[in-house]
Amino acid sequence: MLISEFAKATELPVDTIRFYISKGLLKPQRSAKGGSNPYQLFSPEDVTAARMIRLQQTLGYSLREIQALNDAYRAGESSPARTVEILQTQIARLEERKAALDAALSFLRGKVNWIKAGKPDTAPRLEDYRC
Amino acid sequence: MLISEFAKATELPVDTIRFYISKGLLKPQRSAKGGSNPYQLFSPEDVTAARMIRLQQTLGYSLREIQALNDAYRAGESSPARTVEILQTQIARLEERKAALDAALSFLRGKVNWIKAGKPDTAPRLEDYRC
DNA sequence: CTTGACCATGGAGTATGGTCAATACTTATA
DNA sequence: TATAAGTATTGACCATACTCCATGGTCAAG
Repeated sequence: MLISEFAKATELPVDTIRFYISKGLLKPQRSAKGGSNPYQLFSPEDVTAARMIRLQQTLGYSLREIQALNDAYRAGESSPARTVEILQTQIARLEERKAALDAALSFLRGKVNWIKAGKPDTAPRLEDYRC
Repeated sequence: MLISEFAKATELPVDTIRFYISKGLLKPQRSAKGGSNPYQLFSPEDVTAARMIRLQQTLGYSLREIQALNDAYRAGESSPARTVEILQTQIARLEERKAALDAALSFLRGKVNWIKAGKPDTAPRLEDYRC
């Protein structure tokens, strides 16, 4: 399929697809057509690859990491043990972020309670926010 | 104090301080000294303001939001009820992020279990990662 | 009064993940 | 065959949060 059809299949903007190609995340074939600048031909596997990229993004990987991960995978540098290792590294990263988020949340909740209970008719001052 | 002392007091790089000033997040006074380009003079309140900014960043606010928040605060557009409202909005935002993080984490953990239990001697394929 | 340390400004560069626009070529349709 | 629609490439631009650099002015010590 051509890029516009691929865009519909993946629900990605054409510009984003071209951006991914420029970054080496997608590597469609080139058709014989198109003279100079031959057209890019996308396969169903490319659709799968694009969905994989979006999934990996939701899993917290950067495009750079996704490229490295998928290139290594395509090169056959992959095994169940290695995959588990990679996944657990990411689990640890996300848990760190979650802990930071939890700390922020408990701070914010503490402030809400402090304001509600403390001095309800005094505007809180900057100083009240100190850690 | 001058900017280098302020940098030590806040543990912020001088460049970052200048960046914050350029964005209107810090508004130090100008000394009479310095001819054209008078020197910037920082007060203890500026140190507090800088710490406040860093705290707000850890609470998930962008610099743009911090500026709006603090400008409104300085303008006296602040009340306990409004502050609670703002804090609760941020709590809701962070909870959304946390939910996304939790979804990613359970996906990753599920994959780890799937690989460990499933077909231990088969390299996982791209297709196995689909949602 | 010179030298070095410190200060200010403006603009460029970095990283991330796109988004848009200009130009030029090709293909399909009428 | 002319015209519209689709395609490729290049490079600019957006937002976020810095970081670095070149230039030039200023201040304090010797």
